[in-house]
Amino acid sequence: VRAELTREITEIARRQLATDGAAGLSLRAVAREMGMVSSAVYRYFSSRDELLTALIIEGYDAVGSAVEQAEGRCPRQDYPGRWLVACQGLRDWALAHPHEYALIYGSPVPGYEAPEQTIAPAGRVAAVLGKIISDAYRAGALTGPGKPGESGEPGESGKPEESGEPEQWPAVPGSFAPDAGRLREAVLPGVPDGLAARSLAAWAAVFGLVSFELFGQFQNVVTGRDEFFRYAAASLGGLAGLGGRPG
Amino acid sequence: VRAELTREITEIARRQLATDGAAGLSLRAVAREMGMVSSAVYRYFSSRDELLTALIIEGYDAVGSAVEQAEGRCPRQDYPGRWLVACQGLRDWALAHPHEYALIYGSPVPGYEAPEQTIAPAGRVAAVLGKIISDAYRAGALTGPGKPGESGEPGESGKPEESGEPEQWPAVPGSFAPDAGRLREAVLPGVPDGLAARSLAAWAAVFGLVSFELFGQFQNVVTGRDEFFRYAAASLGGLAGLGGRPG
DNA sequence: TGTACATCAGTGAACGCGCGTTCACTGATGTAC
DNA sequence: TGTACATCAGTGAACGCGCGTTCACTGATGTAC
Repeated sequence: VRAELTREITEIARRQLATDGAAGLSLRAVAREMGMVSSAVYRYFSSRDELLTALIIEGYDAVGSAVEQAEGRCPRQDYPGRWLVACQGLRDWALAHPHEYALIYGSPVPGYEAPEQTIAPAGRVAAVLGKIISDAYRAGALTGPGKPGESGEPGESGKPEESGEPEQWPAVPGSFAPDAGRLREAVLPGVPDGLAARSLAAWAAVFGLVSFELFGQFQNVVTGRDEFFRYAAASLGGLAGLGGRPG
Repeated sequence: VRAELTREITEIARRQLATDGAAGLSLRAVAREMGMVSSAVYRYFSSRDELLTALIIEGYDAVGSAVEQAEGRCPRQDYPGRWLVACQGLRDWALAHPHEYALIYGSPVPGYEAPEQTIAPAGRVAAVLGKIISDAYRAGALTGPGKPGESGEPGESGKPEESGEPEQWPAVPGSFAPDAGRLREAVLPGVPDGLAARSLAAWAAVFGLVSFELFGQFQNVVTGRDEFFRYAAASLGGLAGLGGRPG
């Protein structure tokens, strides 16, 4: 019973998010819609921030599972395809839940400090994209520089792993080495530093595409949004060596 | 006198943006800090939204001129260098003015509808980045496919201009043709459709990098932020054929 | 089976706060004759 | 030079609204003996 009511509160809060944005989320409004008196909500959430935190965690989980499901529908060996459908899963979810997307990937809510609880679910999308790249890398399926075995042990140092090839990418900065190490442990097992850096860039870049579209920067600029996103996401996959053609 | 007071009001409002965010911007608070009574502000701005609009326009102008100035300090023929310093100019401005950045490139302010006045200044950054690419293209300085003259008249149709080369990029969707036409008229004179699409993607991607950093998604992920951004921005430039090495 | 008690979800009133916007007004400045 | 008038920046009070949070409380439910 208690769990059910808690669920109902967050459900209503999520709906209000869609009309007023995160800054306008109000415990009193939620209580009103629940048919409760405002103080009763404090039985379930001890403050407005706690409710916000719950919404953020739910948001990360929702987008994470949407991306996981989309990506799961693609043959395991079609790495560019997996990248593309994962990106499309992200975009589709964002278009369907713009305010939840804004809550977790948009400007921070002023005065709200995200607690540590939100860190773990935030990693689910990154985990999916990372696994695609490291799977492809270990299968030797990446195009361009950075194939495994070509140049020493991957990822043990910051030295550029592209050394045998014509330099397609700039040299990865040495200061990225510890970050690359952490990424390898978390989401990009086995990939070398440069590829890790470009994967991270591609990851952020895909969110840039989605944010631009969602936040209105493509108004009067891009008309065929689905097709453009497909093209752009596939091109960004090329950054991480996933240079296949879409479709 | 009137102009001076108007300037002072927006100045104070801009400062308040930095502490409370766009949603918390309040005419009364501005008036308080001006030492005026709240209704007096209505002599200068007929509503809160009008003040917001002024701030948005100022923000676009500020970031636009910051990027223009940064880019102007680079030799005209060093196209990858111009791209990189333009991106760095954007990032530096964003780090120095995070709330103004969030106001114009972050989640939309709920209940606020951007009027047409804001469209023109919004294009300044895009104009700088676009000019770099089209300059480089016309000088034949782009790496990879898409050099001028290699395959027919650039940009007259949606057919893939890469046809003679090994296919590095996916085929640009035909639905992008009208968008590419508009981009050529505005910021990318002369470039073919595919390059226009990748340039647009790179543009959005760079903002993705900046937004991720600013909105906290790189916390506990990237430590050497300056160096990583340099690497990532340079790599993204590669999307548009600006494949030079940074530095 | 029946009574005493504890638990706890939800109530209702209140605190103190802030907001955007309107409106009749004061009073200084500048202009016209 | 002096008076009458218009302009308009800024005042002060008010309207009606919403917010987060606290607190003493009611009253139903379930448990222990």
